[in-house]
Amino acid sequence: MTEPLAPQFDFASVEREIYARWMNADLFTARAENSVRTGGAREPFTIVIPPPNVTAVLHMGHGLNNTVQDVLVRWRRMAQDEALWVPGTDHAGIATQNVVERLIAKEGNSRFDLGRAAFLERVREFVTETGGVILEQLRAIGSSCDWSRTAYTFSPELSRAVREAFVRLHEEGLVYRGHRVIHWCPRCLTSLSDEEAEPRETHGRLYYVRYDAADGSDRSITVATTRPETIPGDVAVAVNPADARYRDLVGTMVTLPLIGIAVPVIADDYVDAAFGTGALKITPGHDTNDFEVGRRHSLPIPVIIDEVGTVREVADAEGRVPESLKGLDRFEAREKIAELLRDAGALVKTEVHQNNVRHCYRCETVIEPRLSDQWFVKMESLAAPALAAVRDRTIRILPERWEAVYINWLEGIRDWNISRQLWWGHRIPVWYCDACGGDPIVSRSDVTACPTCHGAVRQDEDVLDTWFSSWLWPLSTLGWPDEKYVDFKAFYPTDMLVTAPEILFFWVARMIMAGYHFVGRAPFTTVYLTGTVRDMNHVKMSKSLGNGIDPLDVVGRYGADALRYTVVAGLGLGADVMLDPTNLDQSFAVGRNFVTKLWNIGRFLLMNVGDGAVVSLADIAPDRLTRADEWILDRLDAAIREANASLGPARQDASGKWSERELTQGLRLSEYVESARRFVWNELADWYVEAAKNRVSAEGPDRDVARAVLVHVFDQALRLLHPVVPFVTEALWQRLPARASGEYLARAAWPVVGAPRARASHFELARAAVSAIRQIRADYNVTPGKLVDAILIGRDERARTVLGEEGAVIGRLARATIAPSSEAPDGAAAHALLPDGSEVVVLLAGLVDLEKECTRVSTDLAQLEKQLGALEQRLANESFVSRAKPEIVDAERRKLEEWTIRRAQLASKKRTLCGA
RNA sequence: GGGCGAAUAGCUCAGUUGGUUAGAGCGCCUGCCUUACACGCAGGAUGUCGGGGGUUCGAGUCCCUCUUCGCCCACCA
Repeated sequence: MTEPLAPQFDFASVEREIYARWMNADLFTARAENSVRTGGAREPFTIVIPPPNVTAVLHMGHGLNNTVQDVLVRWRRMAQDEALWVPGTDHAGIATQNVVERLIAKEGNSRFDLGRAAFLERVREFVTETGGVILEQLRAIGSSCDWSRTAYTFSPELSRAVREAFVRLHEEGLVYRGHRVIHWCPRCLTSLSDEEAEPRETHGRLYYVRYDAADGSDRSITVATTRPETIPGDVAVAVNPADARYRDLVGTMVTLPLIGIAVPVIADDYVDAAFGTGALKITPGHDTNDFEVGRRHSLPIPVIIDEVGTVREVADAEGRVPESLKGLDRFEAREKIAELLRDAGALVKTEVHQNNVRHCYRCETVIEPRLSDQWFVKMESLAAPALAAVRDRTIRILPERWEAVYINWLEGIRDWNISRQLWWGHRIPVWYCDACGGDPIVSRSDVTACPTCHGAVRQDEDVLDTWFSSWLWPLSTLGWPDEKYVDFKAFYPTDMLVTAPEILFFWVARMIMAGYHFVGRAPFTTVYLTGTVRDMNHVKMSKSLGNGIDPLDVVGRYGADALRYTVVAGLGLGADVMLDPTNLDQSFAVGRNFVTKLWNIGRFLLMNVGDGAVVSLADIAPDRLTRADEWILDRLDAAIREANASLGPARQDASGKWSERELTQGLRLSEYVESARRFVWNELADWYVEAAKNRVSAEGPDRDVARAVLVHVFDQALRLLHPVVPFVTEALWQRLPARASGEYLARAAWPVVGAPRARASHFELARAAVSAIRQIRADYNVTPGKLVDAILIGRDERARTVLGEEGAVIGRLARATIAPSSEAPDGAAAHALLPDGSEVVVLLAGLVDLEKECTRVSTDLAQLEKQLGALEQRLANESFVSRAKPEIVDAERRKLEEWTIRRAQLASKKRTLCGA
């Protein structure tokens, strides 16, 4: 019946087969009707996946992030929650469009060559062909998503949610059209939000340029600028009103060098007198701040750089741009104008300058501030409940330190530019009637004719920021705007959101705002921000840097379980995971070794337990359990407790708030894994299995007890480990005796702590005795396999504990006998004290080095005396005894007693060994 | 410039409200292919807890300060 297992886990074939069996058994589909929120009996536990870009391929960051989510959702599924993990992808407007634009560029075309409709068709084709690969890859790492609920931000259902959100915000006056300077990418040809325009430290030059007075006098003012090419767009020079140097110039006119146009010198608080010369040129068309200054002073807004970054007279700029600059790229123009200024004697000096320049987050092109009409969302009122939710602990952010970052950002929030001049995305649901020129029509459904004049209408050309669909993800994937939809009722709000800190503002904060604004409730109760995967030099892994690791390569070499175990075990809360892309063997040895060890424990167990029926532990009379049995059952309970403490709690109590303590605890996946690892490896395999070997091989009633305990403990251990290593644990669990077909570990119950075991601590003494004998054997280089004679000296009952039922462990090392305390043997032996004060003496005829033993004892005694002295001093201290907690004082007293006895023993032994 | 965080073994990190002789994994050294596992077993070494000062009977833990790193935000052109 039980076929022998291979010495190593054959992950390559087994993982695939097991995933298929899980799918066939439909284990990952959540039932809305089971949720207590819809009258069912189970607590819902929901995670929505951070939707990867539809064209993405799996990288290590995904591997880490999705492993974490899978651990959590498998844990809650086993804990009998109605667990739902919603998978899906993001259409990723700008990213996907860029990819397809690069493709057609190879054919010599731009999107404008194809036209909007054909281009979109092309993108759709591309997405159909290549999209969703990443979801397949997620299965390879074991992700237990509910694939029946796979979502896509650009699907008809989710697009409906997008329109609803836009129209509703517009009705509420929170969406508006703004005419201002925004971040513009001259390569992508679209506006970007503040978050999408990422500051990068840049080395440039600061140009000092002299503007002469317009009245012909010899007065002048020198400005410092990093962008001299925008001088043709200058409309003023601004100084700080408190700046005495320039006070008499304010109100006068100066001439733009090379251009000859006179502009006023104005005073504005915005100017920092300490920077440069304290005089700032004002270019409202090409700088967001200058735009604000210009608005305050009602200045004109000439535009001298076009949408692709070429210098020319675009608007309100007639006669401003010198012929020699026209048609130049903005950076060429910078060089050119510097030359012209130098020739004209207007360039006072230049100096090296380091500053932050914004770049497009998708193509790294330097942002060009651009005056244009865009749609904005007013954020202030949306931010208020999102701030409150974190402050009042309705939502917790782990690790806690990100909470301050979140609050800081929300407090200074600015309006969100949501329109993009792209084609791939949700078209803005606004229509214009050119015939009657009435108000724009904002509509949930497509508009084909003007409601006023019945004339033709045209839809706004722009699409929405891709994050405008992402911020609705927890709502839209569960059926919103249909709040009566059963999934929405059963699973909203969701529970945990697991993502990278980089998108805290892009996505997480906005989802919280959307949740409160549209349905009045938080979208989730925990935000868990994972660390970053880095190489050994702490550099973030990325494909472009070539320091990446392909998770599927790792799966192919060592299996998904090894990958998962490695990243989770190496993951402190929110800490970065360091892996070496040049040495995969070493990087993933942790996981690979553990999986093999677990497999071999199972292999031993199945071989030795055999095919016969195994009695359930519940049917074993308690008095038949040995001390070793009680000990391992006790250790199991400890492991369960530790795992629960590390992972939990899964949700808030009835108050709907996290407690102060819960803000910093829980979700410590590496600690959970370490507890489980220590149990199966250091306790179950290293000690219990060794102690049980003789029992299971000898016939007799005790054999059944040992088998029952072994099977029970291993079953529970597999449950405990299943969330992190689902494949190998399922493979082993399926082979355990008496397993009914159709049962899956993936749905088995999470372990529960049992009753305390009174004699569990007895086995600790046996462990100490064995360790002592091993140490002596190692010290004296006793050949492995050679038995030595040992005497256990101490109170008989304790010594019997050691030698009693658990003697098998010692039996492999020594022939042990018991002697009463009075019968101390002479010095021709190696001694070791046990924690309870009894002693192990190993007789090593002709081997014992008296001098060595004397030194050892002397060192031990000196050490002990030193510590004992400190302890006595502490206990003699009035302040300590009266102020310290009673249990601490008690513990110290007990220790004093123990150590005093041990000192006497050591002293006597020293006399024997060292002579007088 | 504003805000936040970190510094503990060679590396990556635990160390919960101050209280046993500061721990784990990896790495390192020694010996073992002991019939589940050499992807293993047994044994071992390694810390002035970044420097200085303070509070306390007692400080890795609390306070101040210095040094060094890191992160987030920001309109010094």
